[in-house]
Parts: sequence; C-alpha cells; structure tokens
Amino acid sequence: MSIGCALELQKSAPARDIALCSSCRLSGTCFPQGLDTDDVQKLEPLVRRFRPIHRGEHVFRTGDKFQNIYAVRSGTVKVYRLSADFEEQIIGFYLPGEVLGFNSIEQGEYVCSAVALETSSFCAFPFSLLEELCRCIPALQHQVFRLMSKEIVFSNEMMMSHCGKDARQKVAIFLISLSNRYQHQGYSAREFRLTMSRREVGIYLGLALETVSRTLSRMQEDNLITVDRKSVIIHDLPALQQVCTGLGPDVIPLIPVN
Amino acid sequence: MSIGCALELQKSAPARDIALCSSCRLSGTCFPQGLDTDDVQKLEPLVRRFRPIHRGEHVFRTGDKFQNIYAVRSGTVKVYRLSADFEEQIIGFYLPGEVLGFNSIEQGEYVCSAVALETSSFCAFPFSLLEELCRCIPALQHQVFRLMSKEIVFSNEMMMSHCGKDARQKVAIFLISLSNRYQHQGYSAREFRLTMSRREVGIYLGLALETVSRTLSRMQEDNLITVDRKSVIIHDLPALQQVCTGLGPDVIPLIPVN
DNA sequence: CCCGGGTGTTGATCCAGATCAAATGATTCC
DNA sequence: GGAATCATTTGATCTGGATCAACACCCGGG
Repeated sequence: MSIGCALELQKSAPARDIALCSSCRLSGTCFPQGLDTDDVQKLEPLVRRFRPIHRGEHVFRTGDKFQNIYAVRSGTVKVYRLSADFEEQIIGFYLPGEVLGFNSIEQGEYVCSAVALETSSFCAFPFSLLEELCRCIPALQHQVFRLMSKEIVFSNEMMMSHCGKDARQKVAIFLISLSNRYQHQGYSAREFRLTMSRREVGIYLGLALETVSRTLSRMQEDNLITVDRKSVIIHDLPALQQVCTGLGPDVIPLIPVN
Repeated sequence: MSIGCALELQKSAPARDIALCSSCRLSGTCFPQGLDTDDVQKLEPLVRRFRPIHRGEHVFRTGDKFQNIYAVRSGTVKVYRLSADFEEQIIGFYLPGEVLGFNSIEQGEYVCSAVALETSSFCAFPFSLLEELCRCIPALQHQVFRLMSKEIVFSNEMMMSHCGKDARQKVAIFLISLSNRYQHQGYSAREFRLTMSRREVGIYLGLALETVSRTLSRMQEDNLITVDRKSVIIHDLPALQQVCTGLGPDVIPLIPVN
C-alpha cells in the first residue's frame, strides 16, 4: 500500500500566483475547451489552485465528501481503491490536462483515492458551482458531458484491452496510450517517463510485475523500445501499434498499397 | 458476427399508446429519477417511443450520427464493436431501466453498435433537446450527470473485475451483477434468464466460451446455482458473493460477530 | 564510502484456462 | 416434420503467464 503521510490537498494554502485558465497551455483538454473568451472569464473565479503536492500525498481518499473535480496541472496521479479482499486495484493514471473525480458524482463521496506518483499540481473545480455555471454556459455544459463521455470511452477501451489480449498486447496498448496522451498535451510521443512502478503497471493491466518487466525487456530485444529504469523511448511506433491489434507486420500488405 | 437484418429503430413508426414516463415503472432509474411531477411533465414531450424490435435488429450502429440516448424499456441490448482485427468486443449488456449512448457524446457519432438480444423496446431521448432541458431543470441536469457517473463506475468495476480474478470469480461477479440489476428493477434476484450466449458471456468476461460453460456447470455441482440452458437460479447468493472476492466462506468470522 | 531496503530483472517450475476435438441438444426454416 | 444449423457441454492436451526464488541495481542516509 502506497499511502504516504497525507498533507491533504484541501488543507494546503491556495496559490494565487498560478496561471489562469486563459493562459494555461492545458486548457485545450480541460473544462475551457470549446469555450469562448467571455465564458472562460466566467469560469475563472470558480477555479481553486493549489501549491504542488509531493509523491505519496493524496488529493482525496475513498469516503471523503465529494466536492471537487480536479484537473491535473503537472505530474501524475494514481487513482485506486482497495478491493473487498484488501488488494490494491488501480482505476487509472491521470496525466497533465486530464480530469478526475467524475466517477464520484453519483455516490456523493469519493469512491476511490487519488495519490500523487511524483510532485504534482492541480486545479480544483467545485462541482456544485460547476453545475450552476453549466446552466448559464451551454458550451461549458456540453464540455462537461464530453469529458464524462470521454471517461466512459476510455474506461471501456481499458476493459476491452483486458479481454482476449496477451501480455505483449496489453503492455503495447499501455505504452501507446501514454504516448498518445503525452503527445496530445504537447509532450514527446516517443520519449517519456514511466512514473509508476512495474508493480502498479502490473496491477493496472492484470499482469504479474515480473511479466511486465519481462515484456518490456522483450520489446527492447525486438528493437521496438528502449527501457531504462523509468525512462521509455519508443523506436518503432507503427510496429508497436501493430502489436496492439495482434496483427503481425505482414497483415497490412493484405490491403493493397496502391 | 451477430448482426441480423436490420430494420433500424429510427425508421420504425412511433407507438404513441405506450405508457408515459409518469406511469412508467422504470422511471426510478431512468431520467425522471429525482424529478418532481412538474419536471417530468416537461420531459415528457421530448421522449420518443417506438414499437418493440426483434432479436438481431439494431438500435444503432457504429458510425451512425449520434442523436439519441436510449433507455431500455424491455428486453436486453448488447452494445459491441469490432476491434482492429475484426474480433467482436462487447462493451456491455443493457437491461430494462438502463440507459445507453453516453459513450458517443464526445465523438458525435455512435462509437459502437447496439443490437437486441431478444424482443426489446426503448425510449429515445434526443440528446440536444435533453441538453437544453437540463439548463431549465437543475434536477434533470444533475440526474444526467449521475447517470453518466454511474456508467463510469460500472465500467471501472468491470475493468477491475478483469484484473487478477480467475474464471470462477469473473462468472460469479457477472451473475451477481445481473442479479442486482434485475432486482433493482423489480425482477427476481434469484431467478432470471441469461439472454446472451455463452460465447457472448465469454467475450465480455475475457474467457473462452468453454470455460464459461464449465464454470457454470461447476457452480451447479457446488449447489450455488442451477443452470438449464438460458435459465439461471441462484440458490446461495451469499456464497456466490464470497466467490467474487476470492475469500473463502471461513474468512467472515475473522471479524468478530459481536 | 558503504550499508540497507526498495525496485527491477531474470531464471525455473507449475497450473488455470485456452485450444482442439467430438458428441449431444436446441432451434430455425423449408 | 425433418434436415440443417447453431449452441452447449464435456473431454484431452498444450501453453502463457503466475508464482517462487535468487540476484542485481539504484538511491538515500549515516
């Protein structure tokens, strides 16, 4: 269990010197996406920004009263919970620009815990205020629906990538997913850090940590990637994408190139 | 592939003699949940109701323009798509009172297909109208958020029940899920029909159909259930629940009863 | 600089469940 | 009603990945 000593985010002092939404380079995937300048102005006073938290500190914990939706500003957040038999289950990893907390609306309290895997910072959007504002700004309402829809799609994808896929496919899917998501936020698609441990990747993918390690080594032998500790470099993205589908490199030519 | 000849739902004639939301016994889990009588009145004119469709007919298909969210009125709907390697992937089974289509908001077209597994009927809620109405009725907006939140939670649960669970646990989880959902709609929790094939259960759970069959047989031998073809009777619900967690029947006493 | 614990790698063995195979039981369609 | 097709069950075999085990590596602290 990776719960460190918790200086809860809620208790830390707001940091008012942090960039506004209008100047945030992540606003393209967060709530302001699709809003015009005026609407972003109306959203602004609602946002609460905090100083960064460190590895092991929690954003919220299972059972806390649900109040905020959080957008990751920097770092990585692991969202997890304990199963009935006290095993850690990982719901997801959230990267900069991604939004967490939507799964707790129904229950009224957080149904999972969120912990920083590295020094990370956030913006908090009080959900009840967000709801009110949604009724005034159609574009914002639509954006919230879109973000939640995306979350459903992502979870569905994840679920299906656990079905009928072997270890190599699962790991490839995981790497491609990270690559896409980093790229989408303006980071490198080819080179990034695996901020979570092998054990955590294993739990997330339904594999033993040894299998994760072996699979990464094997992919390195095959010149698809270079892995060194937490750093990953993807050398052959197309080949890695083919691994995901289970189609060999020879299947593409079946569709005539001309 | 189970796509039958398709008389698309959209093309079938509205059936205006079907019960209104206000008198629908499923309204407790659908959009009207939490709305007062006045608000349900406002929702009413927006709903489009159709004659039932038959097994194999589609509600919508991947790529169709996203227009409606559908509530299942009767029957079972399988939501699925084809993977890159043309294998069927099953996103979920939807029972009476359950709502489908939320995963297609973001894309603007349906990202999956929905097919009836038995004679089934629906109500359609045009999403753009629903969005508008949400801005007038706070309780409706909140309910839409709740329904989507539930969908995220459900998908998360499903994802996690694929991780680190063995075949017996997966099948138990699946049966309990159906049991709970039927009960929630006022049907029997103990006795119901498995409207999907063993193959479909297998795809959904990430198991070979033979494993599904064997596991059900094994559970019958253990007097947990009786399975006859599509009919299931659960004899020992608590024991089945214990199977889900992987905890033996002896673990509960570890927590002092007094 | 060395020590210690956490994290990652690699090797060896074993088993749950996939796959292959065949028989039987349903259901549909003339 | 009967043939044809499909769904399900059950058996036999094989294998990918879990598990057990040992070792290497890295990093922080004294």
